[in-house]
Amino acid sequence: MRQSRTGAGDKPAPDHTNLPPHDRDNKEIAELFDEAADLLALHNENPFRIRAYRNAARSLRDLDQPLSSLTSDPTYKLTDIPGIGKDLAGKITEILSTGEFKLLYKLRRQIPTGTRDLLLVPGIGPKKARQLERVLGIHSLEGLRAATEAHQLAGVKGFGAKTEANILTSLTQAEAASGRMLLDEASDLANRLTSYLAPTTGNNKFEVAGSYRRSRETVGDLDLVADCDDAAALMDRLQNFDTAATVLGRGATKMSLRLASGRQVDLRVVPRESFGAALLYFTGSKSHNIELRKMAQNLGLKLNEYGLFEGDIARAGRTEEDVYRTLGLTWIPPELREGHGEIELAATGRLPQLVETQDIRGDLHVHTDATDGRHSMLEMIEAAQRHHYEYLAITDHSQRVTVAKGLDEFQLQEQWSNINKIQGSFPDIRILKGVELDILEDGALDMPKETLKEADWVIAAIHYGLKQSPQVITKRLIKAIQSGLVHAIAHPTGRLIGKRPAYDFEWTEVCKAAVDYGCALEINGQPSRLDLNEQALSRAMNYPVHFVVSSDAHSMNELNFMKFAVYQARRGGLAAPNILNTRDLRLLKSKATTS
DNA sequence: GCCGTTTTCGGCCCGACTGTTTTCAGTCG
Repeated sequence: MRQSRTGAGDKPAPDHTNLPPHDRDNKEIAELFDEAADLLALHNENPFRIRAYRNAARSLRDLDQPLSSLTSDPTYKLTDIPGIGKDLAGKITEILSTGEFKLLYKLRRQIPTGTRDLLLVPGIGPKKARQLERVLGIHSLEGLRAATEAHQLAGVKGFGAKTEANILTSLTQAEAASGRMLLDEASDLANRLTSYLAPTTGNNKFEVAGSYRRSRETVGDLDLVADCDDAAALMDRLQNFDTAATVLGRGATKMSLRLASGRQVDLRVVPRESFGAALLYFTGSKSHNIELRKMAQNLGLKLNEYGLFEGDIARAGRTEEDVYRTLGLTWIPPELREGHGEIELAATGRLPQLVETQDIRGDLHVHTDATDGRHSMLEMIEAAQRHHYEYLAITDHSQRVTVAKGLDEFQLQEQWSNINKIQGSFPDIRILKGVELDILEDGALDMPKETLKEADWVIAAIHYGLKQSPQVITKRLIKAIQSGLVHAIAHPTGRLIGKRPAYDFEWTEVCKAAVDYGCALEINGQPSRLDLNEQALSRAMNYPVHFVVSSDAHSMNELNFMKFAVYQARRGGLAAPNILNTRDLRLLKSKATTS
């Protein structure tokens, strides 16, 4: 279970927080719109009005520029944002200029604080939440648990014994799953499920769809799509994947399972001629699907998970390619299916040729047991060879990062001299003498310049002073870049997904400096980092800046994290030429190619 | 509340499954 939104139990929340004008960022305003949508739903409002607020919230989250900066431009119209009309534009202006949102405050006064939290429980929607609030006075998750355990729910109109039991299960099991999965966990689970089900799926088509297939940064649950002659047999087998799993639902073609870990798995079985349409549908995203369906409508067709239909006649459905082609589109890679303009690009043949994992020729950010890695340099090199890399940069931490046993200049030089000695034993892979160099709080480098000049590859990063102002961080990054000794900036925003927010800086200035000095920006494949994210990539792509994709491996197995960095690059629309380590070693350093 | 080559009204994506009810509303994806 996610944490209660109020975190205050039954205590009434203040009407509003008095933030000064302009202090609300896009995400906060989007959250206010989502809250308004939830409260309107609890009021049983017009569903299309509710949807308008949700669409607007999504649009605002997708914007890559702060609303406050857009509104300061007199030529900019808020109504140019998709899903924002005259009314919602007025509400955004109200929030930005006065810090208030009168409609929302009115709604908050009408519905007890905490009732909205009930919507977090699977199986409880706006109708049931309102019913519980009105009849039993429940307006918090704690209250819901107490009433459920006291069997007060069964008997309320619309609730029975089963619903009550299901709610109790949801409350308990959802608490076990702490939020969404990071990509490595999702990937492991997807692989285990795929091989476990293989004997039953056999030669039939089977795919893990959903946000996992779109390589989102985090995955909520796994959506499986199968074409199978014997759906019941497949469901039986899935049910036995985890003996402690709970079946949340099972019909003729659809089954939902909650594993003991709290993770949910949904299976959908469709006829072979529908597999492509079903895969498309269950891959999403929701907004991508909605756009496709509207497109189908405009062509006098209907798109659902069984196919693309003209009346009762199926025009496509066996493969995704068929469906897209019949709609007049080229096939769109799942990573781009977010409703961010990819359909228009596909319609006009302008989709980027996305980078592939096999384009990557080397890893430029790995650690060894000399600092905080788990395996020796030799083991890491041998593992990199199994990835058929042409080059590998050993980039252990510099001294400032004491928790990771960072190396001083003498230790680093000793490591490099070792590399010189062993290079002869590895004729197929070039070992680059590298370092992950700390950028100190004042922008100075954590290693003498003379030492750095001997390095083949320097990747610099901020590890301390993450809470400095954007202006100070900007200066630090630019100072490091202008040293001319840094080849790339590692995990450029410092975020840890779900744990630590990104620090902000002046993108324009940093990107310009990066271009001028031939310094690349890293896309880090650690599942908790995936830094840069989609918005950051979209910003950086406005400049002819180069990127590197890295695993930041701290063990042999983590070299596999490279694929997550590639997926992230794909989500940002990057092609191989945007990425330095798709190149031959001689062309690696962007300094050499841009100057 | 948004939107428009069907443009200022009348649409708005579509279907499976559950539980409670007695033919379907609510929820979910």
